[in-house]
Amino acid sequence: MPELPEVETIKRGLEHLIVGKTISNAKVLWVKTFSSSKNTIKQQLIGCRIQSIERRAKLLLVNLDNQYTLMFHLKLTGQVILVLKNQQRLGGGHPTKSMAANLPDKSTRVIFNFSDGSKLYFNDQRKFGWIKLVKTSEVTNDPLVCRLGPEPLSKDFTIDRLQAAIKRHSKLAIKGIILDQSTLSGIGNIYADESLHLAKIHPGTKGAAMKPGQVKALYKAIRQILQSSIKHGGTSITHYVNVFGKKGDYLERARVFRQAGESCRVCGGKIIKIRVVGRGTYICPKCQKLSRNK
DNA sequence: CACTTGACCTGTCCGC
DNA sequence: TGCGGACAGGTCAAGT
Repeated sequence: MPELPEVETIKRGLEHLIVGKTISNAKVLWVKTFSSSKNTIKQQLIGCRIQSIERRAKLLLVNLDNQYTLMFHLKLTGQVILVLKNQQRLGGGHPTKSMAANLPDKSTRVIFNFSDGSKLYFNDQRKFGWIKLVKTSEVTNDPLVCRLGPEPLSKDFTIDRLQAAIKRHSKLAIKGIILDQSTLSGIGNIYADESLHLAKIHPGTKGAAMKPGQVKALYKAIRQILQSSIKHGGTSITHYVNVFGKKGDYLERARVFRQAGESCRVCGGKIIKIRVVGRGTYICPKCQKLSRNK
């Protein structure tokens, strides 16, 4: 499930690989994934050059030279994979089977062709992801983008902001607060659990029970975890791959996520899976004790 | 009005 | 082996 670090990794990969390329065709294999009409695609997409790539929260923004932007949301299982013309040798290393050989496959939803013969595949097993073509100037007015809170790694995300959100949602479990994209943008289930473990906070702690020291610890933990994951190229759980189709390796060093039954690296206690705000949640019960009192 | 549930989907895993 | 059901989780819409 791509969250901020995964989308950031994809963005960095695409940036130096497809900027400058010209889109020569786009094939939509599943209409709901990219519902722009054939006419719109023909008029606003084909023949355009890719000018720059950005990321906002979990959104990937591909800016074209005609004042339009392709917005991608990968949701749970979306993948963006580039196959160069001489695909087998891409990256100069060993070909991996996800790299080229079998694309398109049954989860390919959209194919973008470039004039140099390379192709960008949007694969999405569960069809929750989507692509939209919008005017670049309208991106910030997009209903989803409008609601997004600050980027957690930017200066706009401060302890005070986090504290204010916690106060505003005092009855909600802290995990629910940090998953709320209007509080801070880009955190999903994995990094919520990872951050809370690093900060030694039980995910079910109500906002009202959060002590100032915990808020600070959580703030620092979120930033540290995200930075570390970006450094390692994101997490790989079944679906996430970078633009080469290669998996990230963050999960190999996940602290708690999907580690039920394993030992906590901090205290040696046994990691368990629980349910918080309706989501599967991993904690070390010894490190992350639930405090109900203020 | 705050909170919960359902919808969107497909693949995987578990129990019978 | 096969089948039904639960589960996975980002976001929005609908319901309580």
